[in-house]
Amino acid sequence: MVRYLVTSALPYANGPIHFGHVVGAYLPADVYVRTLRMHGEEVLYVCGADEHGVAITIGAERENRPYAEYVAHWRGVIKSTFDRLGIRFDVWSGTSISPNHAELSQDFFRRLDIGGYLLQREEEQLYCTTDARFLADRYIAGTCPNCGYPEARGDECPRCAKWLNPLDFADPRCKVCGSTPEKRKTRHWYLDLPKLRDEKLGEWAAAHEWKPNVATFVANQLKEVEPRPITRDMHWGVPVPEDRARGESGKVLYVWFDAPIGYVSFTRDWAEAHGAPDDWQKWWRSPDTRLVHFIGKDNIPFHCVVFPSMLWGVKQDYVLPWQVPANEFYNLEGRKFSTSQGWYVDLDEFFARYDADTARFYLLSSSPETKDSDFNWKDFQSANNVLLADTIGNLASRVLKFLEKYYEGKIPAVSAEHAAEFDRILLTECGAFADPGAALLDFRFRRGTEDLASNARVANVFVDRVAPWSLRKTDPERAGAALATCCEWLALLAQWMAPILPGKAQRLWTMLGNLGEVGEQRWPQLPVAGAWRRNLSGQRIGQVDVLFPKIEDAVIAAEIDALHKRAAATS
RNA sequence: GGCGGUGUAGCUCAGCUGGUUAGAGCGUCGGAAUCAUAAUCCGUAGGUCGGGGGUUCGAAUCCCUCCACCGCUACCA
Repeated sequence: MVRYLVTSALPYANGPIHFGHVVGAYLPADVYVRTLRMHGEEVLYVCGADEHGVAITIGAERENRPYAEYVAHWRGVIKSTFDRLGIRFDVWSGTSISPNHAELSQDFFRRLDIGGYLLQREEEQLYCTTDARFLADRYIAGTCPNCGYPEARGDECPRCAKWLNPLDFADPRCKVCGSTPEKRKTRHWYLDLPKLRDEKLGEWAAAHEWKPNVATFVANQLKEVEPRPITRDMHWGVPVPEDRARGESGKVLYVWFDAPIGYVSFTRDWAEAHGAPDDWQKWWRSPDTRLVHFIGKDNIPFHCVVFPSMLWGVKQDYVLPWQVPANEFYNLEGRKFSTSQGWYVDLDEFFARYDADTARFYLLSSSPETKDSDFNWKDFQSANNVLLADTIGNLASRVLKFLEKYYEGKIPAVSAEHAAEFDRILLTECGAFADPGAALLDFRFRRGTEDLASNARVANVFVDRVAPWSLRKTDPERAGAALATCCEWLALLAQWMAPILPGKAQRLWTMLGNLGEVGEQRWPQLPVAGAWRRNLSGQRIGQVDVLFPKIEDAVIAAEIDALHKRAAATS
């Protein structure tokens, strides 16, 4: 039987995450996982922080904190954002704390080496004697040999956009301490991607059915792959295994190499925590597993080429990715999110004022599935007020308040005759409805949010058409049956809402007088006349309250104003 | 430079392998209704589907080219 192993890109423990990260790799994954579970599928959702790499050591040193403490801090901050958004992983760990991670990463290295997929090369790099470390390209400044710009970065000149080699700088400078680095020779291991491609990956990737935006990209990547360095001279990270070090010391695995292995090591952590240490194998080494990586587009090469190469190259029967839903980028009001430039949404303030479910809904409804898109405050307000409050929330209010007022808060009976009549009207004469789950399982999250609104609209049309407020005076039984039909529909709506709006779905569920968790319901089939009602008649409804409060214009205006003021203040 | 993406009604976007009068939501305007969070429902608005060329009986949908915007180019989605 098929099972789904879902991962979200490991967030780098070097700062807070913003809505761009959330909408790119985490929220859609969470919604996907919830949807799968309601469909009765077996799912494991894995994530954790990526905690190695130079950027982290520099960040920590700037703050004068031990590396471990520094990454623990950001690991916690990031996790709390996920918690507030209702993004629930089955495992959340970190590459520096996972008890399995170092050993497993070394195991990958060892097996790749033994298999002949690693190369060793000697090269010159710039070494900062003050900081006692080799410098990554981006931490070197100098005068651009191409255009003479004095503040060029080691990887690229910001003025002439020329791709640079920092060894070509006449006046290299360490961007961290300002001193002049010296050239030193060092030996490093490289992953032989061309060989891996020729033996397996090329064929696999060509045969694989990628999403359209990923397919061409992968094909091009494979054409041009080159061996890629997988070690670095530093002390923060997973050490190169001694038995393969060949006399080299002071080297760790490059962060990109160990990071994706985190998916596997965290799964092992999870298995051990559940008292079944071998369980991870079922997820990673069974052909029945569908491995789904949620990532942003910048991660496509890793997840479609590099990591699969590693997984295959160790010859341990690891599964290769089944789908890699990659999103484009998400901006804020037309500009890139940038903490340093004050162009961001403070998530603590955000969640103090707004509902997490509303955020989930809006983020998905505006998510960058086919092209870059924006978080836009006015659109956020509109999504809440128009789609959630007016269309969905008000539907619940108008129906349930009516029942409270005239039917003693009980869902009325429906005769077979009335059921047939109202099924016909609701299902064939009130507009189109769709199964949002189908869209969600197809990674079309935007579409899923649209379906939700459309489905609520169908019931609004139904209410208007049947007009129970006047019918009640002439035929209260029929009016009651119409309202009961609406309750049945609301119960469906609550289930449809559950993956995207888990909290609100649950409230609607209990408002209808249902017990238990809506998220634990079996995903409903698309309603068919005569076979879709749960038969809620006689059930006492719960307390009816406003499902989605509106957001006032002034509140949004203040947000936009604050954003611009903050940006102006930092520039 | 290389590679990729996008350009459809005021706004945000759907339109798979080409086929009757190009669609939805929001907004606008008019009307109906009054159960409801002044919510809902109905109708309306006429966009040369970025420009040009080509293939075809027929293209928003395929090909070429040009323009514009965006991204990636491999350690922060």
